[in-house]
Amino acid sequence: MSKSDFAEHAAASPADRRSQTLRAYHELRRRILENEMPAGAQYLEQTLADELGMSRTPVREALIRLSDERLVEVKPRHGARVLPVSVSDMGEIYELLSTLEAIAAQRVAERGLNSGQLARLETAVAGMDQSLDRNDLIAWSAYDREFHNAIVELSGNRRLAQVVAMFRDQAHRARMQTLTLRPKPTQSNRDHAAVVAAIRKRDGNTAYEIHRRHRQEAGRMLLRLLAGQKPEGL
Amino acid sequence: MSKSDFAEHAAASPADRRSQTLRAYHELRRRILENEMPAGAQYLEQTLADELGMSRTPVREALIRLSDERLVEVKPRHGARVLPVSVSDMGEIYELLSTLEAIAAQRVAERGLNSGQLARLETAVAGMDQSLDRNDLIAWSAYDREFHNAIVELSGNRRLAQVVAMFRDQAHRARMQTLTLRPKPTQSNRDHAAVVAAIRKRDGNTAYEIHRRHRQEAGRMLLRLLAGQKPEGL
DNA sequence: TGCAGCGTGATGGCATGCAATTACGACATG
DNA sequence: CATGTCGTAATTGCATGCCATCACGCTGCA
Repeated sequence: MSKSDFAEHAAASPADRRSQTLRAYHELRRRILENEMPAGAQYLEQTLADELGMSRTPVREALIRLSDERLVEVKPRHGARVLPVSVSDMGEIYELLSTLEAIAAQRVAERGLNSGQLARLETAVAGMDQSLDRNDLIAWSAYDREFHNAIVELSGNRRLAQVVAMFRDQAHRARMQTLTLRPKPTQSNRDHAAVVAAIRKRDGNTAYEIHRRHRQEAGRMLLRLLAGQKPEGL
Repeated sequence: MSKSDFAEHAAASPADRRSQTLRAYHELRRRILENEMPAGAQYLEQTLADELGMSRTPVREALIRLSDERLVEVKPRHGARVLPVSVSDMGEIYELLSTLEAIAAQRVAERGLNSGQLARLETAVAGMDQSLDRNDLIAWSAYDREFHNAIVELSGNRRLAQVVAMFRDQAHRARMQTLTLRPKPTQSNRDHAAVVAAIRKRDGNTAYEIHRRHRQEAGRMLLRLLAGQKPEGL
């Protein structure tokens, strides 16, 4: 798994078939998540348009979506400002993620998975184990992301997958900042394996409980790290 | 409480100070929720712009937001189509609402409310009781809406309030369609009172459980009614 | 009658134009 | 030096213009 694939199918092939608005949206989102556009920074519409090689119109349309997703804030005469994620923001986000993903895990367990779907989860779990052995936290976090994403996608509730993805994006930058500060996520790996086991056994309640606790723990850890060290991006 | 106040502060005063984009957004949203623009109907950008007395640009910007909220779907050569809400959509939505609102109720109970905040909940509960005595289901549903809205707003988690509001809007039309078909919501009123009582006692778990069951029941009822009678908007 | 190919008009994506608003600095005054 | 006022330039909100694309109907042929 590559370092990050927010580009998704966003790569700008010579003649990109997609609309300019979508290119702007994906590219700006990628830059924000990868911290090429850091929290707090402000950009005028015209500047972004020039950089992306398009006019202001598609940039404006992309910014509307990004601000609905709370990644930027559009201040009329100051340009679009990349929103920082405060400690209290992370509290809100993890409170929601821990419940929403747990529901997803429960549903997945109750519905049952076919072998291909199970394999998807197990590939992610295996990837995390190997990455951890190699001490490659970047790779580990990519697999972690894939695991959590797979759970909500396999839940079959498209709205659930959508809102979880949105909150996960909002939390992404803070997660990356604390990646090297936290202790080795060995407990995480154990949790994931336990969730997969519960899914195999079609034990919805166990899947729910483990996943929920897992996310709550991760959230608490993150809040502690953030509170301890971060100058709280203005 | 008026029949419905999706207009919120949307009323078009002679010289509306807000941007055209916001006016378009609020007005279109209102028309969709109140079924002035029925599910399945399609509208060209230019038509909407003419009707709203503005150019296509702010209409387009409003449509982006409305489509992110799943109220419309923009099909390139066919205009913006008001999305119908299928039975399976309602299943997705209620699965999420029942969890998210229950979490909100739990948090509210755990944090505790001051007297003004409690009064807000009790006003809504009292309004529902009175509306039910008068057999005024429209008023009842407005108070119901206010009660549920108050719970999530008082939870203090702004993201939670935001996504719940979005899903509630998505479900709104189907709810209104079944309003007259369902049995008198006396159990609902009892549930609400019980949630408030749990909040008073700062009993988070009880608030969670009652609210969750309450929403699940409402969802099941709705799905039954919709499955039984609705020609499933195309 | 059914279907395929073609032409035309409608439509939306995007660029550009324009004017109102406002941030900001210069300057004056206490 | 602090504070207030004014003028100007930058920026945005929105309107408009333009062109490629596509839907749809018409015609012709099987």
